[in-house]
Amino acid sequence: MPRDLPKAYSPTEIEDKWAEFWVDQNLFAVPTPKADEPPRPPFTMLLPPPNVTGRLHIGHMLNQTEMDILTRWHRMRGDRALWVPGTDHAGIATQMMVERRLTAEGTSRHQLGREAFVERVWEWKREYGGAILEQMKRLGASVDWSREYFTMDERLTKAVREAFVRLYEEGLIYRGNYIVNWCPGCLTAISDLEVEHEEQQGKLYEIRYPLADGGGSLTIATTRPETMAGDVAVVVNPGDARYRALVGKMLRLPLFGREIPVLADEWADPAFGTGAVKVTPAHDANDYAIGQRHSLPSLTVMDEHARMNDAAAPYAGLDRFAARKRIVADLEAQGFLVAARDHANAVGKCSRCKSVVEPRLSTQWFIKIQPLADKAIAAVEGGAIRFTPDQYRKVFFEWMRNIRDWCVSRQLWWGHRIPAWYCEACGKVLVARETPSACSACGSVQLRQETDVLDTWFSSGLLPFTVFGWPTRTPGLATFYPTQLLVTAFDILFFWVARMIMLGCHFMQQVPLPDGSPRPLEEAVPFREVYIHALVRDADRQKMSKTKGNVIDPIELTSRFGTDAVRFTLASMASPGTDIAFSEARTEGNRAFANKIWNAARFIFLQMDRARQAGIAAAPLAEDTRIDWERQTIEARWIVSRLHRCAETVNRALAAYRFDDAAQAVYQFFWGEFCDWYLEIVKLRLNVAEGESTQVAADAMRALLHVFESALRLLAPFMPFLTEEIWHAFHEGATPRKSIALAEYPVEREMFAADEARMAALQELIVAVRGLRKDRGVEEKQAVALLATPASAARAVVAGNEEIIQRLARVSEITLQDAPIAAGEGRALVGFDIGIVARIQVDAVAERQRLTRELEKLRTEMASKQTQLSNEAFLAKAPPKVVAGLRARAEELTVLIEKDNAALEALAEPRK
RNA sequence: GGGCGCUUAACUCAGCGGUAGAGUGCCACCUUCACACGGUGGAAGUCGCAGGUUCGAAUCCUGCAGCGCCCA
Repeated sequence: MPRDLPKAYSPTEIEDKWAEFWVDQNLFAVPTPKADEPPRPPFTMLLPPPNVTGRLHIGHMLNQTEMDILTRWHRMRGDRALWVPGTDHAGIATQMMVERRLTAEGTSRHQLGREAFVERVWEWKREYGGAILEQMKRLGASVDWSREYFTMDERLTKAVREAFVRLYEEGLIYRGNYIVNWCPGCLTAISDLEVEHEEQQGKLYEIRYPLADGGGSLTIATTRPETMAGDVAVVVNPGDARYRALVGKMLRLPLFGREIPVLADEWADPAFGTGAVKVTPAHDANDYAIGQRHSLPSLTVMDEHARMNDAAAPYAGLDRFAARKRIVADLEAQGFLVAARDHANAVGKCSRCKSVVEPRLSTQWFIKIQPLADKAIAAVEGGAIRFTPDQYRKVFFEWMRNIRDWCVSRQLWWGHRIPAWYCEACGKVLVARETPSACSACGSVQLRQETDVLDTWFSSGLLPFTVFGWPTRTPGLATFYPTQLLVTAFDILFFWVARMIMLGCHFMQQVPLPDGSPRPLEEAVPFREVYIHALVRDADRQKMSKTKGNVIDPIELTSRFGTDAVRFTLASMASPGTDIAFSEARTEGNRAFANKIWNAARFIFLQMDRARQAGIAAAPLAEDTRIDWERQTIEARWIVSRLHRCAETVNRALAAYRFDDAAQAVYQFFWGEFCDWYLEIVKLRLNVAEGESTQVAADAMRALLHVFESALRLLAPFMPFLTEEIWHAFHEGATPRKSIALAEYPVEREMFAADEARMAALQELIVAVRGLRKDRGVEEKQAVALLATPASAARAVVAGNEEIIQRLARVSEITLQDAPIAAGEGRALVGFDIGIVARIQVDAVAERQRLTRELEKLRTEMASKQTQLSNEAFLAKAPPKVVAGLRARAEELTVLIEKDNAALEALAEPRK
C-alpha cells in the first residue's frame, strides 16, 4: 500500500472503497455458533427497519451511527456482535406510492385488480426497495448483510400468519363492530397512534331542537352539525336541574323531522355549551359508548369518502364540510340556529395524508390488548427491560396503562392478508394457518377470504423472534434471543417498541429455554435495554419536514464533509434527553479533526521512512508486544498513561450510551495531547545526529508506533473509514487482521500518575514562557534565554527536561537560580518564577494592566476562600478533604498575590 | 385539561451539591521541514427570574416567565 499520502485528507476518495470492502469481505457476518463453540458474550441488535419506500434521512443516520459505534465497539472487545438489518413493507406508504404512479399512467389499482396491483408493488419493491439499504452500505453500517430481512418475505409472512392464528385461538383476537379512526383519504382504518391531534379554531353551534309535543324546545351545542342526520338522542346530565323535566320527552330533529328522545347520561357536562348534547353513535366514539349504554341504534350517514349518504338526504353526495355549511345555512334560514360561537377544538388528522379523520362505525379485527400489556408492564417494572434515559419508563407505563384494544385490520391491498375465510353457505368464520378448501362446519366450498390486511406494526412487532426463525425453535433463536439492545427515537416508542415488548413477552414465554426449562418473563423480553435517542432538528431547532424545505440530506452532507466527520458530529452531540440542533460548524470542526489525524499519520510514516534510512527499526509492532515503559522517556510514559485513561473514559461512556463524552475524550486525547504535545516532543528523540547512539530513537519509535496504532483502534468505531485507511497504510498491506474493525479495542492498562504530574508541571511552565514571550513581543522564531526560580520540588522537573522546554517554548538556554526574578521582569507561577532574557522593552502600561486584571481575579477568589475558611460552621461540617483543598488553594493565592503585588510596585517606579 | 422536558460564553451543547467547561466563532501574532481543514497566545458567562433548604446551590425544593414535546 502506497504511503505517500496527499497533504489534505479527502474522504470521498477512500470511503467507497472501504464501504465495498466491508460488504464484499462479509466482515460483519455472524454465523449461528455450533453447539461445541465456546460461548462469547452476545451483543445482538435489530435495526429498526426503515420503510422500504424511504430514503435515508439524518435521523436514520444518527440512529445508525449510534448503533454502529456500539456494534463496532462490542465487536472489537471480542463480543459476538450481531446487528441485523432489514426493511419494513410499510403498508399505507408503499401502496400510496405505487398508486400515485398508476394515477400518472392514467390507471388505478381498482382497474388493475388486487392480484395485478400487488404484483405491481412487488415489481416496484424489487426495483427501488433496496435504495435505503444501499445508502446504509455507503455509510459503512457494520451489519450482517447475510441476515437481511423484509417483513413480507415468505418466511416472515408464514410467521405472521402463525402469530395471528395463535392469538385468535387463544381468544386474544376478535372481530367486531366498533368506532375506528377512519381516514377518508387513505380509505382505511388507522390506529389511535396514526392520528395527529391539532388545535383548530372552529365553531360551537347552538341549535334549537323543538319538543315533539310542541311544548317548547331544547338547545343543544355541537361542533359537528353535519352529523345531525345520524342523531338518535339528546343527552343531559341527570343532575342538571335545567333539563330535569325534559328527560324522557321526545324532540323533533330539525331539517330531518325524525323524533328522538331526551336521555339522562353522566357524560353530558353541564358546563360545556348548553349542557345538552346530541348523540350520533355511528360518528363519534363517546356517542357510541352512550348508544351502547342506552341501547340506541346507530345511523351511519356518510360513506367511506366521508360524503353524506342517502340516510342524510337531501344532503346526500355532499362532502362533510360542504354539508356542514349547507346544514348551518338551512338551520339559520329556518330559525333553528341559536348561536355560532368561536371555539377551539382538537381535530384528528391522518399522520399519512393529513385528511381529517372521521370516526366511523365499521367491522374490524382487534387484539385484546390488556393481557399483553400486563406482561409488558410487568417486564419493565421487574427490571427485565431497562430504559435509557430512565424517564421514558414513566412514559411507557403511562401509555401502557391507558391502552385500548388494537385495531389490526387495514383496508389495503399491500400487506399480510388476514388469514380468515367466511363461509358463504353457513356464515362461519374460519381462521387458519393453511388456506382451507371447505368449511369446517358445513363442508361448503363457497369460501371467501377476508380482504383486509394486517397493520404493518403487527409484523414488525414480531421481528425480534421471527428474524431468528420463530415459530421454529432454531439454534439462532436459542443463541440470539433476547437481543441486548434496541436503539430508537422517541416517536416509535409506542408504535414499535411497546408492541415488540407485548408480543415478545407473549409468544416467547411459550418457547422453552435451550435447556428445556420454562422461559421466565425476563428471558422472554425482546431486548434487555432500550436506548432512546434524540430527534435531529435543523440549526434553528425546527423539526425537519419536506414542506418546510429544511431537510438535511445525510448523503449530501457526507459528500461535503466526509462520513466520519458527520458521524463524529452526530455522536458528539448525542447527549441523552435533548434534541440535536444540527450544526454544520461542528461538522467542519470534525472534518478538521479527521484531517489532523491524517496528517499525524503522514508525519509518522515520514518518520518511519527516515528512521529506516538511519538504520533504526521502524515496523509496526506485533499485537502482543509489551513495551518496557520504565526505560522509556517521560513523554512516552505520559502519553501511554493518557491513552489508557482515555480508553477507560471511552469504555465507561459507551457503556452508559454517553456518545458525547466518548467522542470528546477521543478528540481531546488525539488532538490536544497526542498531536499538540507528544508528537512535538517525540521529534526531539527521533532527530538522530550523525554518529550518535540510535537507542533513544529506537525506543521512542517503538513507543510512538504503539501509541499511535492503539489510538487508531480507540477511534475506529467513531471514524471507521479514516482509521481503516490509515491502519492499512500503517501496516503497508500486511495487516495482522483483515480490518481494524476486527482488531482489539484498547482497555485501561499501565498508568504513570507521577509522570502525568511532572508533565502537567512542564506544560504549565511551557505555556507560561510562551505567554511571557507574547507579552514581551518576542518574535516567534527568536529563541530566548530562560531564567527560572523553581521551588525545590519543581527543580528536578526542569533539570531533567531542558530539551523539551527548549524546543516547545523556543528557549535557547535555561538558567536555574535561587535569586528571585527581577520584579516586573517575569511571571509568577505556583511552582516557579520565570523570566526571559530578551532585548525587548517591557511595555509597562500593558504589563500593569495585565497584572491588575490578574490581581483582581486572584483577590476575588481569595476573598471567597477566606469567607469560607473563617466560617466556623463550614469548618465543622464540610468534609476535611474539601477544607484541605481550600486551604491549599488559599496558600497558593497568597503567594501569587504577593508576587503580582511586588511586580506591580516595581513597575510603578519609573524605569531608568 | 393532564404529564414530561428545556432555559449555562456570540452560536451549538456538556456539567447537576464543594475553585464555571468543550467545539465552533471572535481578537492578535505566525506561510517553523505532518497539518493554514494548521500553530501560538488571548478576550469572552451576576449558569432565565424570585424565594427557600444547606457551612456551601449552575447543581436540591417551591413559585414565576419563556420555549418545546407527548397524551387527551
